[in-house]
Amino acid sequence: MPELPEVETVRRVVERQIKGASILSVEVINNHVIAYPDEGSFVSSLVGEKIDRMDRRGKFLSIVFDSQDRLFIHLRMTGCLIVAPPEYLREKHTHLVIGLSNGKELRYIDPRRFGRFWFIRKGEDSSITGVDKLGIEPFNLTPLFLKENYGKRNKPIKEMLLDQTIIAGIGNIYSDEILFSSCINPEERCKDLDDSDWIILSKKIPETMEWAIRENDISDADYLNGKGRDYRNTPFLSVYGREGEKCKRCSTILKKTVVGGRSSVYCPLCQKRKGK
DNA sequence: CGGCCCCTGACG
DNA sequence: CGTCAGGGGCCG
Repeated sequence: MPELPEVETVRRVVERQIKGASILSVEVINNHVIAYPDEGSFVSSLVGEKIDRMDRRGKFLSIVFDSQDRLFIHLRMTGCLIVAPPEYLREKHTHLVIGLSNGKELRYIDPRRFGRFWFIRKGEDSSITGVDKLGIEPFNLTPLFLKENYGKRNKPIKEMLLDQTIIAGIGNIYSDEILFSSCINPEERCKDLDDSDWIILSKKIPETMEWAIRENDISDADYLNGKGRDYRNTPFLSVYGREGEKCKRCSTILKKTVVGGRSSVYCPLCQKRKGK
């Protein structure tokens, strides 16, 4: 499901509804989603914890407790977190329900069950989650950083933008959107990009992320009504999911291709290939 | 590195 | 029925 802007939206919506509450109960409906530690320790560790705040790092979320213990969450493709009153209909694929002292429940819903939870004690090594391997956040980028980290690679720029160890948080949707607004072909090899490309990418990557976060802004009620899913901003996208439609800049028909195993939509005129 | 895996659901 | 889906990990 979600890339950085959606994960950030979840963080904002959920944080303001759970902040300051304590965990009264943890109901594990499907322990598949608990990556670490085992189910018993997971539940007993969480009960009694008081929530200080929620953080985001790349596409990871973490609930930070007063104790400085943390609950890391990765939603992967279809994971959803919602805050609901206990009487709110419990839908199919609800795997985890956390009862809070403010009378609400934090629920995890995930049809494909790819998402994972990790409970990490204060001071405990968090590397099991994968969060430590992440590159920098996609804000305040410099052209030099991009050139140094991508510039020598003989790989398509689209593929490199998805590498979470260099920049964290960009996924398949926003890599297409970033390349469209930068007028760069998704299959362009990094080594064929020049300084002007790195300059424009250093601007368009943060701009695209910030723009999408703003577009995703939603009230608690609307978020819950959409089951924590429907806010996602496909209506605002320029190219993703718009194969066969007209380019909004030049009206050329948008094309779809496969880059590094991922589908990619682009404008063949605005995003011409330069190198080969 | 490419290829396969994890899963369910939507769509052609 | 087959194919694809916004994620990432692991294997050889």
